Amino acid sequence: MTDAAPLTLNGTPTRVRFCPAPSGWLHVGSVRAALYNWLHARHHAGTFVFRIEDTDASRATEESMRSMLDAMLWIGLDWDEGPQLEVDGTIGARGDYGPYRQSERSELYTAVARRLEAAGHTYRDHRTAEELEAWREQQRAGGDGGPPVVKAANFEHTDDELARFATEDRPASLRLRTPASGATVVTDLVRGEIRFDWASISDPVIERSNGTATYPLANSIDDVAQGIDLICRGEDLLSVTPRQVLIHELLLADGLLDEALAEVGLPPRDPAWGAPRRFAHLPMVVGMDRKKLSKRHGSVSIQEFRRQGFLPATLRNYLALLGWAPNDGRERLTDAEMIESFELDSVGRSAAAFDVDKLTAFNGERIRDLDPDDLTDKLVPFLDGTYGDEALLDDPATPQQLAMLRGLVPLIQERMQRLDEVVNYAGAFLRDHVELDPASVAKVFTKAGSYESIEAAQAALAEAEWTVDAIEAALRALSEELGIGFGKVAQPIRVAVTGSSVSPPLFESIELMGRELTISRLAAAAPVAREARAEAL
RNA sequence: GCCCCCGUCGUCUAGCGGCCGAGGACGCCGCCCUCUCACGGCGGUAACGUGGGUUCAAAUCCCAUCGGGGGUACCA
Repeated sequence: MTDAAPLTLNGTPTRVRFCPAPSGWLHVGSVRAALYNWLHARHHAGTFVFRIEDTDASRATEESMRSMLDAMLWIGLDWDEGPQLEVDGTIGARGDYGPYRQSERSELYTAVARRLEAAGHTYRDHRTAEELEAWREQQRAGGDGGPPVVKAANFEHTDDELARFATEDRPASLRLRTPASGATVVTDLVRGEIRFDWASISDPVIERSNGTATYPLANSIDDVAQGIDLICRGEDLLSVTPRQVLIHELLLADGLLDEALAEVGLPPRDPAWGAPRRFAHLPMVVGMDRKKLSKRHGSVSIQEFRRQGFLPATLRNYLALLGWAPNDGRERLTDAEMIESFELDSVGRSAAAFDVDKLTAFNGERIRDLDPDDLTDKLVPFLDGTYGDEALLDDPATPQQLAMLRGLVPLIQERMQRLDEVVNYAGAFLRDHVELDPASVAKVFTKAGSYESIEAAQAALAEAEWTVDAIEAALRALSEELGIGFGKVAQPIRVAVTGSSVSPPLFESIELMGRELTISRLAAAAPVAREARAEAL
């Protein structure tokens, strides 16, 4: 820790949270927000809370919950409080201020809503969706030209209307009264002070007509109840901030939230906690076309990147750099280095484009840094059918297969950028037969000396000592013998043996494959080369 | 329409009044290495949106303008 203040102003360690809706997959933009929260918590020795915002219970299946947890575990952002995958496969929780799924806290939201209502901070809105839409249409187009701002002054029903709706048994949502005038200033760590005029902010619905809490209510309640002191989230939530700080204040006034907590039997707040006093709104993550990052741009969920063979450490490093840079300008950072130098107030303000090419380059570097045995282990799921469609390995892999893979890794490690590329190389080593790539055949076998090289190699390798050096010596001798450059003899042999004009280093590949396989492939390719050459003439 | 945010190479960024004839990284282009492809090494390409101020001095401060984005939901 450098100049990090380990404690917040009131003396308690910082508490931050990541609270996605459980759609099933994690968007890279969300992961970056999670990462920044995590880095902040770890840098300041605070607490990182993971909360699931499944207010809309219909979308929150057990399946999607599991997928979220799995993704968070994989990306490596460990949380101190939140849901937890138990050993028996069920979903439990850890932490003293749970539950950490909003679907399990609905009683609290109701208790708070009743208190806000009793205190006169709310009013009922009996309008139907159609009526609301019609009203907005009229406001937008309207002759009076006013913006569609919902305020108690122009929206609260008269007593007569209320009485009539009551007899009609018409459902109603609950709206929060926001100030009619004046302004509120939000202090944002990345943007500085931002001023909002209440006159242009609508009274939000905090409880739907079916009685469930909406995001502004549930999110605000949980942040205060769980002692979140810094709210770090996407810029898309910036405009919602004023009404949330208003709710925070209301919750703390007269112990309103504390009473509600006690009433429904949820854990009490730590008395030292206040309202979230700091905000950090992160710039959007966009595609290279500057539009909001979506499926049109390719992969957007962290799970997809996993299947494509990106390393979690690469994602953490790359995502950290999407909007932030350490003072010394380094880019390849370990977790410890990021935690050491990360500061939210040095996060940039403009939207960042997600550049897969750079991510891929970073990934290649990290793959090269891996211990070969470690890399071997990481490659297995890309070969046994776990991720890809075709399986080159049995599941589980045989010792012979693993030995072959282990031997292959040093040959391919420095030419991979993604783990899934292993399938491009491994086929020639793990399969009995190799398909000769037609393009390679057309390009290489048609050249002078191709079948001569292959046939000569067959003879030479039949007797060569089986070491890389001896194989190299035997093949280089062919070049002299045939009177052509070594490149001209190596390429046909490469195609014959690996099936492609692009492969790992030839001598090492041959050595790894073994004499039997090598000779049989040379034998099989020789007539193909003869034919290709004949046709070319 | 209204509210809010943003604006340095194609992209991520460094820069916080002179050290900037703007630095790094990815990409791209050359060259070297070389049995292919890579790795690696070396070199190059490329940016302060525009217009006004303030100042001896502006990428850095102010204003305007243009451009981009977010919000404007009984979604989160």
